[in-house]
Amino acid sequence: MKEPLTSFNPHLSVDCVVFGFDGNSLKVLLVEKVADNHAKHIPRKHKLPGDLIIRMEDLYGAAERVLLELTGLSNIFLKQFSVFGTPDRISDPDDIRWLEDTSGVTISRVVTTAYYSLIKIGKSKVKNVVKNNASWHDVANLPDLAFDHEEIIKEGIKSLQMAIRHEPICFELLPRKFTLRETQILYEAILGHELDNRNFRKKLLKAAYIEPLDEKQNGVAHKPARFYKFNKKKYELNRTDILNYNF
Amino acid sequence: MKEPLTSFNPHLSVDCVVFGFDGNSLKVLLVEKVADNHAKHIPRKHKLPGDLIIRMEDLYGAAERVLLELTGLSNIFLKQFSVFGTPDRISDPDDIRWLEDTSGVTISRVVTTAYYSLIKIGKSKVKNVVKNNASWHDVANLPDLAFDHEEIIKEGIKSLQMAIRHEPICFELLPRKFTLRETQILYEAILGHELDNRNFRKKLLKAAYIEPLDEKQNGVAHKPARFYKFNKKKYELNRTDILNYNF
DNA sequence: ACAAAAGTGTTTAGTTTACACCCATGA
DNA sequence: TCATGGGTGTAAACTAAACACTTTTGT
Repeated sequence: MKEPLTSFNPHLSVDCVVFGFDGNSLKVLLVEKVADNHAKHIPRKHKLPGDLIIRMEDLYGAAERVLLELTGLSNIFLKQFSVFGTPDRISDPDDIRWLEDTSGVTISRVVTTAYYSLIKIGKSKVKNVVKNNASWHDVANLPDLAFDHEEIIKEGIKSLQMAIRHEPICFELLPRKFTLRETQILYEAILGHELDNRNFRKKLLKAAYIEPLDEKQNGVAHKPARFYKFNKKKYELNRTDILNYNF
Repeated sequence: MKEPLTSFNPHLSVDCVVFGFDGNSLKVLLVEKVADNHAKHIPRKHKLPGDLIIRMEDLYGAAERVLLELTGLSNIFLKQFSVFGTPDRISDPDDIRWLEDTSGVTISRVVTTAYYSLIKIGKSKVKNVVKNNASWHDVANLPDLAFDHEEIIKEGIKSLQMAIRHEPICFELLPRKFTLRETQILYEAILGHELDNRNFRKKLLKAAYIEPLDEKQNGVAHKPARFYKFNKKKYELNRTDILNYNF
């Protein structure tokens, strides 16, 4: 146990919907809720990475802590998108028992602040992820989830869909060098529908902050695609107030 | 005091940014934080309507309760837009003392879920509003505010600005019968900039759910404006997925 | 008759959509 | 030489922006 028991606030938690992109589909990072001591027969459910708040800890700071412990990464994209606080959101007795066992505090009612996080899937240090029983799951095919975490993920996806229409945040999910095709597949994965290839490229390339590199794929059995990078400074200098990526 | 003291959760609250429109500018409803017993010299600050959560109360329900007590209205538009939870957001000793006096619980740290609410200003029953020391304030000219309530209002306005670009929620702020000019002034008040009259009207009238009535203003010293109403059913039936009110 | 706000149309520029073929590479 | 995905342009439809005068009423 990382902290003295009394330091957790039993009413407040954060949960993180950690999105990743493997080149094909949108993924979310889930941890396995390991079976507790009381019963051997509890089905192993998955849950979002999250934790109760430490006394006097900032909410954003708590989300950063959860992600650092899980992935070994700091300075990653994190955005608060909702609060979930219906009194019965933690009602399954197994879930309550598990929470009380792992936190050491008595649980009456927990209001959780939900963040979504965008990470470059290649960067998450595998050893930490494995150590924490965490694994990537396709958002289109989620396992059985504890608490109200399925609802939280669904809301997180909606927020992300909204956000990528207005802000160039998709680059947080792509490698530093990416191809336009990868970007398109990412948009399609997030929005859940196909896009016209030519029109998509035209629209992206209008933005000066998406810069072509002199580098191409190699080793691919087709015409190699050019790499691009996102110039964040350029974006922030000339940002137009509201960006229109309504595909 | 409305409830036994022990029934409040000292860590959780809701605050409501109640927007109204008087035909000219966007207003927000504030209550006066009356001076407590301890000192006569505390400057009278304003605050948002809000309250600690009653044990096992739903967050949304708590916001509804606050608004019912304040305005006498139920079934009004309410939308969660953010959570404010930095540990030092309630740090002014006067604010802490006031909170402890009025709630009867010891305050260590309060995470508040913020809602914005849209109300037809004519409807709020004046007697309740007055009874609660509440009054409307122009958002462009806010008084000194307790806690982090100024920041909450600013964020609420940003959320509202976003929302009116995508959803026809401005009608929640207008009387049931409204003129197009009133709608335009409302958009201008929320967005903070002027709009082209002809283009605005054209865009609004493309929507079939904004229906002209056979009724006009009267008693005005100029050409009387036609009234319109918002047909919510029609909107919900044919809603296009994402509406584009980017003025 | 005047003041005050309502209401109206057109032109131009820009954006979105739909659509099909050639190119570069590895096997 | 074939399979694979990368990369390109244009025309038509639509949307946005800019802009000024006439109408209706009360005083």
